[in-house]
Amino acid sequence: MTALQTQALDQVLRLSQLVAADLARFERESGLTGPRTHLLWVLGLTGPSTQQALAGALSVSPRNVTGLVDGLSASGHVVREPHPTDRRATLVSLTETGRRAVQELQESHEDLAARLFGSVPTERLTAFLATLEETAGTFERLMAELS
Amino acid sequence: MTALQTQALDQVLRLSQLVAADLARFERESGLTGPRTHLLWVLGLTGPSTQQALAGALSVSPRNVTGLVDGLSASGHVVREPHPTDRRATLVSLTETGRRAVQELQESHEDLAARLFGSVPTERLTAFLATLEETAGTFERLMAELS
DNA sequence: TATTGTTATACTCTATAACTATA
DNA sequence: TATAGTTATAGAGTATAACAATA
Repeated sequence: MTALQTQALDQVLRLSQLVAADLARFERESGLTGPRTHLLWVLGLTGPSTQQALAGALSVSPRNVTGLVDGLSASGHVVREPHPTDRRATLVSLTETGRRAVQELQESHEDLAARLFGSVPTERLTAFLATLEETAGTFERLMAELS
Repeated sequence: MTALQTQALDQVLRLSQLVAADLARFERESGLTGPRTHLLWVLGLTGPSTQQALAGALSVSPRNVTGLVDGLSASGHVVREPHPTDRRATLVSLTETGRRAVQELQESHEDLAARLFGSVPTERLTAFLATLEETAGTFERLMAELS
């Protein structure tokens, strides 16, 4: 007999697998890898960034970012540009191709959400969202504890 | 203005990050890697398996399983044994150490669920679960579509 | 002195293809 | 002939440490 709490978390994980599958489809179709897609996504959120900043945002070593940017640069998704004030640093920016990839991913994500929850009545969905938002405080505490 | 459906899916993803963080903590503390932990988990669910079966369950090449089992064997989490009827095959089983690792992971998962949803009233949680289970049909259809 | 990014080196995960032993 | 697992080879992601250029 599994506790209600565990059942709830398992259902949440089930949905996250769906998102992961959609992400895998995107990567397969675009020829991008997981880590490179992650970097593109972060770059879309933050705008042009130094490799140090990207290393921090991705929780990865600076050396690793060099490799990821090398690959994304070769595929035409990002460009390295000189930092305007610090000559040690480089700014990594999305190209038009990179921007399009991020936008496709965003649209695919929204499309998935619409199809998954589309048939759930608004009141039900609002209550669902409220329950999740109620856990926000606990969430923050647990995340800090796990770092 | 983001749609309610997208907000809901984003909240779900937020929780899955918590589970991922807990998994990362487990891996850090146990010295296991993600793919090796995944193999241990599957082995815990299915019992002793051939490497072919593991390759299928993990959606990974047979060659890859060879490497994962090599590592887990060296760390004492699994053992290779001769298959009782097919001399081409080997059966991979959990050792006592491996079993303990799987159990710790299971307990950590349940503990996380209890702490995350512990303060949510039962009626709220039941409604939450019902909403998620309502999407089961759509979930299956979408998963099939993405394969 | 400290920081940014790269070169050097090494390990894990991943794949395909060829090979061995067995079915 | 087909299947189970391994060896051979290759590429991506990851890390730490040493180094060059710049702050």
